[in-house]
Amino acid sequence: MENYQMFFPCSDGGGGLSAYHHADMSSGGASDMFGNFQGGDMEAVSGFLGMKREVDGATVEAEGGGRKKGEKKVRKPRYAFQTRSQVDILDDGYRWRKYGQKAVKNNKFPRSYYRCTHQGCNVKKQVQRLTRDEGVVVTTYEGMHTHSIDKPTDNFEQILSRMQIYSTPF
DNA sequence: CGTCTTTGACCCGCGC
DNA sequence: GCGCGGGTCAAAGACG
Repeated sequence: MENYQMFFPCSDGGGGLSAYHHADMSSGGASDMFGNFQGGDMEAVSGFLGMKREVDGATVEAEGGGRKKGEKKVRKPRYAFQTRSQVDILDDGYRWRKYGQKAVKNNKFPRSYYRCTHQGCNVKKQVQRLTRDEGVVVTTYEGMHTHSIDKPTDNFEQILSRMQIYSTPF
């Protein structure tokens, strides 16, 4: 019910999407990947706080091959953006299935892992809430959708949100 | 009855 | 080699 508006750059090709380039999420590290933006500009809380793009080798594995032994570690592009919302579930129109939830070290809130329930569409997303700002939710998209939105009816909110995306100069 | 959440276990890379 | 931390699987339950 909150005026949560969803933004997702994966229209197709992710054309005009400039963001930070951050690539460090290893274990034992600082693990403060999100705190990174925080220190930068955590004041612009309106919808978009920051984005992160991580591109290292876009390889789309389109089957549930699973991780055997010689599975190459493909680094799919990731898009992370923070949203000011009360609820974690930012329904962007796609159907997600939650497949995991783990607690992060620096945050007291757990991180949720979602996956697009579409055959051949291995888009993943993870939602995390910041400890410092409970109202800030970080949504990290991984991969791009290869299908249309599964939502049967488009609410006005969605349409308006999209319009805002393309009309807001920011 | 089908779909999605929940939850613990498992896996894997990496640092020590 | 072991422990840690993060990511995923899969069985069972919840929910419509």
